[in-house]
Amino acid sequence: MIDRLATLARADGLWHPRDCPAGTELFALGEPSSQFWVLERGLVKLGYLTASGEDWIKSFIVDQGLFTGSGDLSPDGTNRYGATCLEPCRVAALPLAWLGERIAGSPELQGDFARFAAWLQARKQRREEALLCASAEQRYRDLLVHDGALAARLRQADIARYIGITPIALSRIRKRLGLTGAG
Amino acid sequence: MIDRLATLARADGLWHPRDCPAGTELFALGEPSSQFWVLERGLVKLGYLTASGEDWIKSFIVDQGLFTGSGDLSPDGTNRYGATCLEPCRVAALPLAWLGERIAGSPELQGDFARFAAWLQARKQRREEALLCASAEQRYRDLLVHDGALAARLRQADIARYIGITPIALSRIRKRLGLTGAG
DNA sequence: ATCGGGAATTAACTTGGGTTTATCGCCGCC
DNA sequence: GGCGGCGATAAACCCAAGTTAATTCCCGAT
Repeated sequence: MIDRLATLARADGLWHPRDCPAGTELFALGEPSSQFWVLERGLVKLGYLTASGEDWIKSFIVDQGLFTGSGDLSPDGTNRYGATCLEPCRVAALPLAWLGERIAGSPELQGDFARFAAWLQARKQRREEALLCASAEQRYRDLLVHDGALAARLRQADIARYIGITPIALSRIRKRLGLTGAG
Repeated sequence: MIDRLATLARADGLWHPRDCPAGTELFALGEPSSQFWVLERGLVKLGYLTASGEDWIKSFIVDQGLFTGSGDLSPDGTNRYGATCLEPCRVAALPLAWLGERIAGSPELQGDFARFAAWLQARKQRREEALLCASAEQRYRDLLVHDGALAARLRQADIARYIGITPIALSRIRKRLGLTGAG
C-alpha cells in the first residue's frame, strides 16, 4: 500500500521523503490538517495536548504506517492531535486533496484504504474497550503481551501517557509486578 | 437512510420491526454477529461485560439509529458487546449478508454508509480523547452540556457506567457540583 | 394510606493514582 | 576521572474513586 502510494506520488513529482531526528515535531495540534503522512522507517507518537499542558498519547506508528492529524481523510479541518518522532524517522507528506483524487481514480487504492479503515476501526474499538473497562495495570500487562517489541522501544514516560497514567504511577505498577531493574 | 433501508428490506420481505419493552436484551456479547440492527424508536445501550461481571457502556443509540454487535459490517465474527433496550423500543434486524449485497448495488446506500462511517469515526475519536484525557467529572459535565436531553432520559447508573465510574462515584460528583435534588 | 421495591444518596473505610521532591543509575562529554 | 543531564525510582502526602453497607426517596400496587 505504501509502495503503491509512493509510486503514484513519485509519478506526480510529489514524493519527497525526509529524514528527521528523534524529537522532531511533524505537526502540532490545532494546525490546519491538509496533509497525509507516510512513515517509511522509525517510530512516531500521535498525542493530544490538554488545556493544562499535559500530553496524552493516542497511538504509536511503528516502522511503517500512514497517519493524519485529524483521524480522517477530509482535506479541511484542523489537527486534533500532534505527531512527534520518537526515533530517527523517514517520513513523507502528501496533500490530502491529491490523495482524494488518486483514491477516486484507483480501485486498488480504494481497496487498500477500505482495508486500512477497517483495521483502524478495529484498533480503535479495542482501545476504547481497554480505556473504559480495564485498569491501568491490566492495560500495561496487555501492552507487554501484545506489543512487547514496541514497549521495549519506548520510554516509560511514553508508555505511561499511552496507558493513561503518569510515569510515576507506571513505575509503581512495575514495582508491584516485580519488573523494576529486570528491564 | 433508515427509510431507504426499510424500503429496500420491505421489497425483499425482510422488514419485520418489532416492539420490545424496556430491559429487553437484543443480543449479547459473544454471540455470532450476523445481523444489523435498526432502531426506529426508543433508547438502546451498547455495553461491554468484563470477566468480573461489571458492565461498561460503550454508547447509546437514541431515537433512531443503526448498530451492530461488532462495530463493523463484516457478516462473520462474534459480538464484542451486547445491546439492551432502556426504553420501550421499535427495532428491526437485517442480515448483514443481505446488507452487503444491497450496499454494493446501490450508490445512494453506499453514500449513506460512507457518511455514517465518517460520523461514527469522529464520534469514536472524541470518545477516545475524553476517556484518555479528561477526568470523570469533566466527562460528566461534557455529557450534560452536549447531551443534556439524553442525560435526562438515563438512570444515573447508566450514565456512570458510560462515563467510566461507579454510580456511587457519580453521586459524589453530582453532590460536588450541587446537582443532587435539583436534577 | 401504606407497603414494597428500585434508584439514588450517604457514610466509613480501602485502594490506586496524582503531585512534589529527592535520590539513584546510566551515559555521553569534556 | 569527574561533571551534567536525563530517565527511572523512591518517599510522603493528598485526593478521587472503589467497596460495602445502610439509609432515604420516589413511585406504583394493593
